[in-house]
Formats: sequence, structure tokens, C-alpha cells
Amino acid sequence: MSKALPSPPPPGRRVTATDVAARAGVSQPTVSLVLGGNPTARVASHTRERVLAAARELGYQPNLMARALAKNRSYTFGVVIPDLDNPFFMEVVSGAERVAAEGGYGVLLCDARAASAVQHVEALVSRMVDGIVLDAASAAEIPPDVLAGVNVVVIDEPDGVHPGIASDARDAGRLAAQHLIELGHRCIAFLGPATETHTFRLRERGFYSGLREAGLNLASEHLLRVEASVGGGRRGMRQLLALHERPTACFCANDLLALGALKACLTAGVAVPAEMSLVGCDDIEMARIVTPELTTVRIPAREIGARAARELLRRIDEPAAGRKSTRLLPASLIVRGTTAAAPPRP
Amino acid sequence: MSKALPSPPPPGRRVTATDVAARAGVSQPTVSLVLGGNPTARVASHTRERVLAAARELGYQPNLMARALAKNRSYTFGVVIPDLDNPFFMEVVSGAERVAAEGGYGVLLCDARAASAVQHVEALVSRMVDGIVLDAASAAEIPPDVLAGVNVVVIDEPDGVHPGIASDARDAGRLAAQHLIELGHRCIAFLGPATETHTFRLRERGFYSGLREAGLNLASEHLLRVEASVGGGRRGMRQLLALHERPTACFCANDLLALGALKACLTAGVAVPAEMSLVGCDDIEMARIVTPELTTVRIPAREIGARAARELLRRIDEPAAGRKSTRLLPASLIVRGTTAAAPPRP
DNA sequence: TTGTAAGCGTTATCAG
DNA sequence: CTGATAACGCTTACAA
Repeated sequence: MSKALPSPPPPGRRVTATDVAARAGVSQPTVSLVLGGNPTARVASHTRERVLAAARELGYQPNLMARALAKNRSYTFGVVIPDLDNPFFMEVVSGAERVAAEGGYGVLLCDARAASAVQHVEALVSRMVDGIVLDAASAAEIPPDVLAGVNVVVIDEPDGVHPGIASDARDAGRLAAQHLIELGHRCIAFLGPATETHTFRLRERGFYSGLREAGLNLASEHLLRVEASVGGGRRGMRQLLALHERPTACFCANDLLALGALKACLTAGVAVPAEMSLVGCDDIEMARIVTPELTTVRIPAREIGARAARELLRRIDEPAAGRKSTRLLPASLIVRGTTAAAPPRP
Repeated sequence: MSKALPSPPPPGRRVTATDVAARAGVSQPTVSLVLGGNPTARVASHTRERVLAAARELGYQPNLMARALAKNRSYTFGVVIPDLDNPFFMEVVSGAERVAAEGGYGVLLCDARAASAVQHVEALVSRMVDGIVLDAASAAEIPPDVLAGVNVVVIDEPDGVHPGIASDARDAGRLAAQHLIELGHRCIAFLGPATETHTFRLRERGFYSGLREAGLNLASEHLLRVEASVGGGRRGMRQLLALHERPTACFCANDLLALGALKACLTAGVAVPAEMSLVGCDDIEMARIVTPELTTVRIPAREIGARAARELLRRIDEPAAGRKSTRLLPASLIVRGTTAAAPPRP
């Protein structure tokens, strides 16, 4: 009789802390004290063990929604991404998801194509997320007041108001320019996305300044803005190939564009890299799969996602954290098969 | 004095239904009635408007956590995926996210590489998700009892206990076999992933039966199981190329493998499709980017994800829904550049 | 050390 | 039609 088990194994409902309490013969808050992981709360090891045993036997799992409501903390992040079909962003998501999961956080994924970024962010706030990873393009669409008081990290856009994790986009552009110039190219084109995000502007500027340092200029007809996708790259390159003064090299502001451009060249019978050198940016996995393999500037996508999540975690613990001086992640040139010395002038 | 506004604009906290009630001069539950979207509850249009006005002025957004707790419904789905780096799964996620978002549902993304599928599912249940989309490989790892009472849809594995959305994997394999046979190939290899999931087994079997129908057989040395990635495909094809009796064609159980195989051929100087025909499976975007473009069997990934989410939505509304007789989504052969007539026998 | 009581922001069940 | 009142499952003072 010393071991009466007052409560029967639970009915259909999920096991609650109250069930555990009943079984352990303690009050419900005591269960919360034991299992809540609150380090300041000391409880007799005697009862602690009883509670733990009861919890184990019943297979208790705390209800995170209830906890969220009580603690005003959902242990969830939101991640808003402009285009899930771009492998670059998937890597960012993947990196963020990993560190979030390790920290016990869930990740709510939002594709900004399906609904507007504003709607997504509002929904996330309604869900009491503890932080949001936002890409630059989406961030730009959001009126400042809806982001007020939200823990936000912006990817690739130091907007001055939110902390951000960014790659050294300027250097990325410059690296591409320098590489092509060293190979002897003098007539170089630029293919960029039509979106006006900071990163792409910087890649472009870095590229220009790289050209300028070598005394080169970009003919306006050699600057093309297209949709940021494989299709866009294809169309853009077709246009460049049709030009009277055809460039001998092209820097594409991201790898999808570059892959499209490569495809357009091969389809048109233009030899890469013999007649056209191509440099991409991002270094997505695909870059190593095409033939010839794509020369590109590597941006550490996974690392960006991981850092963004870590930054959110940090700011949850110490909300006082001043806007950390956005350290830039380095970009690095990866020379593969789509670049070669410029053909001799005709 | 007829328009006294009792409550000042809200302090730092988020606006709650109580704030709205105070402002509208009604009780808090009334606010809930008006904004809760409950169609059966009728409220005087007079007060309804006052409430709506107050809500608008205050910028009220209901707290979904609180709602979740009260309604025992979180308006959130979980999606567990074995490998976020496989574009096929990203498409599945993308499709699921879209219909979830349209239905007002959030999506918690879980990468089964970061943590075990069991941990992910337990975490999801703790978060009171209203449904889980689970890939076959992850589903296999999960003890049945942790899935008890959970609204689950399994991707590509009719396991008999949970509803599933699946492609016609058997037919996919058969289509590949028939295509290669029609091209005159007689010595055909198979490259599959080492994982033992239903879909891949079926693709394999369908492939065999396609061969058998033509009186062909698969030499055991022509059956290779490798890691389900580009690298795996590369290594597998290298092995095949080194064989004394080298096959003239190969069916790869997914596109990543096929792309790796293609890469291995091109690297080794083996002409595709002249000396080696390749058929992939999935039809990821990359398939159209490589040169030559990959012949493959199309599996409608996005549609699978979308249907999985729709099925969850359906089963939330009518939990009685019997295990819908998993209708198979058709696979279709997409002939592109990596297949050609078999070379004449030496 | 532990139990009691209050509260998180909703929704649901009833009286009035 | 509307307003109390009681959940939902948890955390956090505060008392005992």
C-alpha cells in the first residue's frame, strides 16, 4: 500500500503536468519546477526523483504552446526567404535550421512568393516567434513599425536599424573583375538581377571598381538586368551574344544567372571558356556539376544562415546587445572551368 | 462626450483582445466573437462595427499561441525532410508551404540530418502541430506509438497505417526501362541509393519488370547501390565504367545520382549519349541545365507537397476521413539529351 | 521545500 | 445578443 498509484494511465488526451503531479503525489507547479529547467529552483532530491519517474512512466512531454503563453517566449524562429527554389537560400535556411534545432528552437519557414513578406511577418508575430531571419529584399518591403520590437536579423543587408549578417559583396564583385582582367579580358559584361537589393548593388559596384582600377569601363549595352533565375540568365546571355560588340567575358551576379548564361552559350555554339568566360557568384552545388564547371565567387550561405540564427539566440539572452557591428563574411574566388585567357583581338 | 475613448493607445505590450474590448466598450469575449471568425455566432452589427473599428485603430492581431491553447489547434504543420540539399525535397516543401500558407497555416521545417526524425516529431507534437508531413525514410524510423493520434501524411510510402501521397514509382522505373529498350540497349545498369525506402525499391522493381518484359536481365555487377547524392552517382558510374562488360545505358534512381553519373562520364571522356545513355528520375530543375540535358522520369514534387498539405487540411476538418486510397500521381518520361540509340555491338 | 493562487490571451459555455 | 465565468497547460510569485 506504500506505492499506491492514484492515477490510471492517461485517457485519450495528451499527458499534462497535472497528470504527472497526480501520479507523483505532488502539486502541479512542483512538476513544473522539476521539469521546467529553472536552475534557481531547488527541490528535494527525494521528490525530484518521484516526479522524474512519473514523467518517464507517463511519457510526459511539456506543451510548448502553453509554455509559450506563460513565458511569453515560443522557442520558435521565423525564416523569410524570397525564393525557395534558389539553392543559395535553401542553404541559408538549412544553416539556420541546424543551429536553431540545436538550441531547441523550431523554424517556421516562409516563402515570400506565396504571400507578401508583410503578411508573413505579421503571421510570425502572431505566433510569438522569438526572432525572425529576414532576407534583404523582403526586409525592404516591410514598414518599420511592424518590425518594431521584433528580434530581427537581416540577411545580406546592413540596413542600419536591424543587425545583419552579410557577405562581403563588394569584394565579391571586385574579385570577379580582377580575375577576368588578369586573364586579359577587356570587354566584360555584367548580368544582374532586376531587384534592387543592397547585396546585388554592392556586387555590381565592387565589380565596377575592379574594372576601374584597371582603367576599364563598362559599356552600357554590356550591363543587363534580368530576372534572377536560370531563365533570366539564358535570356540575358542571348542578348549579349547578339550584340555587335560581343564581350569576351561576363560576370553574373549569382550562380543561377551564370548557369543560365552558360546554357545559352553552349546552346548557341559559343565555346566556354574559349570564346566567352563566365564568372558566377554564390557557389551553389550545381556550379560543380555543369560542364565545364563554373568559376564563381563563393559566398558561405550555410554559414550566413547559421550565424543569423546564432545572433538571434544571442539577442534573446541579452536583449541589451547593441547592434553588433555587422562583421562581413569573406567571399573567395573559386576558379574552375568557365574562365580562360581572353582570345586574341581580331 | 458620446465618443469617450476610455483606453489610451497601448503601452509597450502587444495589443490584446482586452484592449480592443475596452476601447470598443464591450466585453473581451465579445471581441473574440467578432474577430474569431466563428460563423455560427451572430452579433449585433452595431457592436460588431465598433469592435472592428477599435481593432483596426489599435492594430490588433490575435495571439495565435493563446488561440492554440484554447482551441487545441495550432494552425501549424510540421514538415520533416531527410535532406534539404536535395532540390527534389525542397520542391516538396515549397509545394506544401504554399498551400499551408493559403490555408492560414504555418510550416515548421525539420531537417532530419540535424536531429533524428523521432526528436523532430516529438518536438512537433509538443508544439501542438495539427499535422505532419513525413518523408518515407523518416517515417520508418519512428516507433508507431509516438505517431499515435497524430495527423500524419507520409510522402511516397503507403505504409498501410498512415495516409500517403505517392508517385507511381513502379511505373517510373518501367518507363525508364522501356525507353532504353526501345533505343536498342541490351546491357543496362541500375544505380540506386543505399537507403531501403519503398519508393526506391519500387522504382527498382518497375525497372526490372520493364527489363523482364523484354526478356532482359540485370547482371549483378550492373546493380550498384551508393549514397543518394551527386558524389554517390559519380563514384557509382566510375565503377561501372571500369567494368569489363561495360553497360551502354544506366537508369539512376534519382536525378542527383544521374547528374553525378553524367559528370563521371564526361570527366572520363565517355561520350553521353553516344557511348552511354543515362536516365534519371525526379526532373529537378538542374536536369535542364546540364549539357547534354538529362533525360529523366518526371515526378511531380511540388504537387506531392501540395497534396500532402491539402490532405492534412482535409483531415483536420473531417477527422473521420478513412485512409483515403492513396491515389498515385503519374510519372512521365521526359526525353532530352542523355539518351540515344545503343551503339552497334562490337 | 512545497502548495496555493494568479495570470498568460484566447475560446467556449452558459446565464441574463 | 451580450456578459460573466471557466477552461487550455504552463510558469511564477508568494505563503505556508
